[in-house]
Amino acid sequence: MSLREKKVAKRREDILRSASLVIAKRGFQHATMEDIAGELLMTKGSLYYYFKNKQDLLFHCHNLILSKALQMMEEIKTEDISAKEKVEKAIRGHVAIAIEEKEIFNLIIRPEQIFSEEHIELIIEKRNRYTDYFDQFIEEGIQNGEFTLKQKKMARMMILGAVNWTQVWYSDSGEFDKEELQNIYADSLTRILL
Amino acid sequence: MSLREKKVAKRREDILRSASLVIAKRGFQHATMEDIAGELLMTKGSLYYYFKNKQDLLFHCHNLILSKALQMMEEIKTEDISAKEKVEKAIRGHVAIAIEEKEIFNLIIRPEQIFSEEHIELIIEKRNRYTDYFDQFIEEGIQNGEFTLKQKKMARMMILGAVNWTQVWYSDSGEFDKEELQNIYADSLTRILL
Amino acid sequence: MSLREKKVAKRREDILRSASLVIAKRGFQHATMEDIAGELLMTKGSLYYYFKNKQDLLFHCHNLILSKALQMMEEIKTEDISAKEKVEKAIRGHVAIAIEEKEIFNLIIRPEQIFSEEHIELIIEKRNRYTDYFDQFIEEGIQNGEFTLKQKKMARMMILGAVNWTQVWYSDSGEFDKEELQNIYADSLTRILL
Amino acid sequence: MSLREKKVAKRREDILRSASLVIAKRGFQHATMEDIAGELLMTKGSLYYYFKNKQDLLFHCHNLILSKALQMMEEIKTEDISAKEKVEKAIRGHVAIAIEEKEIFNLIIRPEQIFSEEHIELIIEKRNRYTDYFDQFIEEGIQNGEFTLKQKKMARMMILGAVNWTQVWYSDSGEFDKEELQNIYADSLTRILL
DNA sequence: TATGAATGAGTATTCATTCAT
DNA sequence: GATGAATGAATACTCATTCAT
Repeated sequence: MSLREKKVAKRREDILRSASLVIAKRGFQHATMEDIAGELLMTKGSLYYYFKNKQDLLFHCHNLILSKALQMMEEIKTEDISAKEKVEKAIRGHVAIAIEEKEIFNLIIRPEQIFSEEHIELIIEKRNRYTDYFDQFIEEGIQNGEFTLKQKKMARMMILGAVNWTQVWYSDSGEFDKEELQNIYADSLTRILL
Repeated sequence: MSLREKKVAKRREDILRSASLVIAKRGFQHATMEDIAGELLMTKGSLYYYFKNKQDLLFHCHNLILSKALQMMEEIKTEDISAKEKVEKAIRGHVAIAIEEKEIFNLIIRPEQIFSEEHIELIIEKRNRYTDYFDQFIEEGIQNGEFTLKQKKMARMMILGAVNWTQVWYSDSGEFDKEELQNIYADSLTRILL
Repeated sequence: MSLREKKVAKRREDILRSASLVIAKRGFQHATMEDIAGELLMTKGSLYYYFKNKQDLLFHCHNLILSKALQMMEEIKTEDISAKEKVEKAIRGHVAIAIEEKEIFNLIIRPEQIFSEEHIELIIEKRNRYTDYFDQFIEEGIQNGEFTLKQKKMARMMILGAVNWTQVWYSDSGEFDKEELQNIYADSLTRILL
Repeated sequence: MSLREKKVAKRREDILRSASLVIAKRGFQHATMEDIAGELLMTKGSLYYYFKNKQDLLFHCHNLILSKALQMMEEIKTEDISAKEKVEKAIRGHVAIAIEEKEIFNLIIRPEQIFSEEHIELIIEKRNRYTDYFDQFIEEGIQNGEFTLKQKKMARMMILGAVNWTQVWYSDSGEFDKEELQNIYADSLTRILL
């Protein structure tokens, strides 16, 4: 990557970060390109140098976080720990992302309403890869007798649903901090699997 | 209520039902008043005879379902059954509403981004009353030794989060029907409380 | 006129009075048919039984006052008093109408912006008849040596302009009452003619 | 002011001028943003780049002329001439504005029906400053014996009313030109003060 | 006569997007 | 690379008017 390309890549990331912030505050539909540009002391027009359009901008916000989440799962997978520990780690990681990237995370809920087909496919594909990891960990636990549940897919959905919900109500200033949350969730939700 | 008033009330409900459908498909911001009217073979203008504006229309969609949910909880509360059974019943009821009223239910997630202050207060109040019932059932179970968990509030949030998530992925044509879902959820999620 | 016709005529007058009030408060464009009906505890639709449309309603408000004004001038004309006294009487009368019928009077200022051609002709014609009386009184005064001014038409315009302006600022609760105003105007404005 | 700022200021003035024309022809309520833009071969949307909304646009039309009028009065005040001459000059100036800026002037009549509170205050304040100058000139004439009238405030109102009325009937093609009007008004209306 | 309900034409406003400079 | 300016499609909302009952 040339120096120029690096600079552009850096600028794109700045924009994504700014966009995430604004979108989080106002919601995707309400966040105007002007708002997003304003946060960075840029002007509307300039955004179009870095991103094709608003949807494209959003897609890259989205993609950023999905990649991060996937990477986490890949790492967990290779670790030499029990299935239960893997699930717990995955839950902890998911909680962390849900809280730390609250803004963008929230977009992931209903991508269908926002993205065009060309984008949606890629998102769905990555999303599926992500949940597949979860399913693998659970399957592994069932195989070696750690877990006894019947409804694997449902269990995974309950677990992810419970965690996803966090970003609806979580606030930094609230009564729980991230670590507490991670502990409680990891502990409570794995019970569903036993 | 006079005959006329009944007729109006009926018409308003029809509109709410139609609006729910369209909003569910397109999302609140994308659903135009014309779309909603079109579904009922009405014209835009007529909607304004029944509702002050788009937000007011949405608010009443919202309110309809909240009232229904609250009523359910009130009934459960008075029944002479164990705390665990109450929680299970509440979960089943919540699942039913999440599925049957999928469209509107989904709006409840982030009312703050949509409603004006005058509306938001009422919604929050009702919402709190609803979750309070849940907390009461859990508390009851702790008092009489049925449950042993420490984090009451968190547990309730995990349970509701898991169920709320259903409407994100559930479809009538999918592999699970409502009864199965209710059974699995009631069974799995109460484990968190034990 | 049959009893029925009398009743209708009465109702029409009621409506005109109510309309005047509302129009005065909100301005013609802002006053809705609903506002006007509301003032009379009627409904929108009923107004259309008495008047063809909003403009027609306005036209009759307008006409009412013009007729009243014309009648006044006709009476003054036949009186056996000096030209100066006639002008003074006309000014007093004009002041009275401007104040008492403040609401509708104000519409007379720019009828062209509001009325359709069929109405405008009749209004202009009546209006001209009204100002002609004024001109006649002034002419009479010039003929018999009471007045000495050159610009007859301009003088009349200044006088009427000054009086017409009253309704822009006059309020019942203000520092002047009607009689004072009539005295001051009659006294001051005739000086223009001497 | 930078070149860019000058350009913008110029464009804003162009728009105000165009808006005045259209508003004069159609009246404020009937003049659509599209009409106004059309006159300048712009599109609706572009107007919003320069002015916040329709009312804001109107306010600036209004303000432009008020500032002009005030400036005139300030200059007259400092001149070393008799009070009568000052009043005459003020009348001539007011006539000139009423005729030359006929379109906008006409809006000043009833600002209350059009402007929001934030704007109305500023307008009323400027308007009062304007009439205060008039009152000062009259007071000055009374102090030094040039004038003998009792009702100062009323006199000022009659004078301004008479002149304001001009724009209701005046047209460039009519029988009087501006100079004649100024002469006749200045001459006739000061008689009220003597 | 009166009215409840429906209609639809009209309008201000927003905002993503474009493009010349 | 950046931006100021312009655009136009989209959309919520208003209100005079109609008409069946």
